[in-house]
Amino acid sequence: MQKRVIIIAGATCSGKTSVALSLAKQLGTEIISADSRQVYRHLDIGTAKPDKQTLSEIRHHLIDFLELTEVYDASRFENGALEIIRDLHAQDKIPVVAGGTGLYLKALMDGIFDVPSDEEIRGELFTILHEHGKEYLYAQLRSVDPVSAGSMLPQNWKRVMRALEVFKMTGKPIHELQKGYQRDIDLEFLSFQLVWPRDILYELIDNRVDSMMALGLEDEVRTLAAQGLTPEINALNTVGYKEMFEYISGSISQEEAIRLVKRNTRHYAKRQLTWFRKDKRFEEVLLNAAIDLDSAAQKIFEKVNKE
RNA sequence: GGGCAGGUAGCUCAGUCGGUAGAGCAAUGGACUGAAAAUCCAUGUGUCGGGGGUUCAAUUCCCUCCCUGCCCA
Repeated sequence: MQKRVIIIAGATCSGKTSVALSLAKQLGTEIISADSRQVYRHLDIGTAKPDKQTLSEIRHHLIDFLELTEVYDASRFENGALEIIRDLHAQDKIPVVAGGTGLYLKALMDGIFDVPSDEEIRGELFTILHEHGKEYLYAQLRSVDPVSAGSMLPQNWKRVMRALEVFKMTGKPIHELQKGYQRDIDLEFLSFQLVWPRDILYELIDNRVDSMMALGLEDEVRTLAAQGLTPEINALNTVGYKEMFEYISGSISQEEAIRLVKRNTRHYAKRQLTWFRKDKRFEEVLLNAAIDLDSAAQKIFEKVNKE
């Protein structure tokens, strides 16, 4: 029999943390976070990491365990999560995965072909990008892997770069590896996404940004800046941080920074919605002002029990 | 009360020497298998403040009214 894993997805601010918490309490289990930024230590307020109280009530995994300079990716997430899932299943617990990083959840559900990124090759590609530009990089990909190149645009240099990297390492086009990859796994995923009316979600976002400021986001970022860290490192190329860095360096006002954090968070939420909407495996749990998160959690609990 | 400057997309504004209009931002839709809170793509019909006049034709010119801002009383 397949072992079950519950996934709670949704846009930022949709209440995943709280739903996952009450679900985990009812099920007597633990939570695995699927969030590419909450993995880092020192990013607390700006990533809306669950507070100490919450973390002490229910054990959370894959959260708050990396230094900012460490590199993390979808594959590491997949392997880390699978390990914890095995562990929890061994204790007869149904793992609850909660998070908004679509790619990580996809890696967990479908697996991801095993071609790690290579620092040296990536460095070379960066040099090409800086010296010759995106078009040149794209032309290189087109000459070795026209099919993959056809599915991307020169402007999207990150995707072009990865496709080239994969080709250089394996001699195979990335689209073939994708198509050919299949992972045998004995898990059944029960996936849900929390969906709010758009205007309410945006209000929740505005309110959360205001409360982040009240909680001391500025100090959190100042502490990082004082250590010489900048949004150059990926962990800090993050909504809520990059804008505050600009404010701290004096290039924009605090008011403007707050405005931009709110706007960029909305943009981010929108991208998440696009991602999860497309993946029909995520059952929609509709929310509105009249439905509290506990009853949403209850609904999910009942569905899980029925199956 | 008088003078001046304005009233054009959700916002800030441009423009039409008369042929029903376009930028930025916002917003919306989308792509995305090892950086993904990243990276990238697409989408602009709106009584051109109301009414009247001139004209084949008015958002554009004229009159009038309303509204906003500034200045003078």
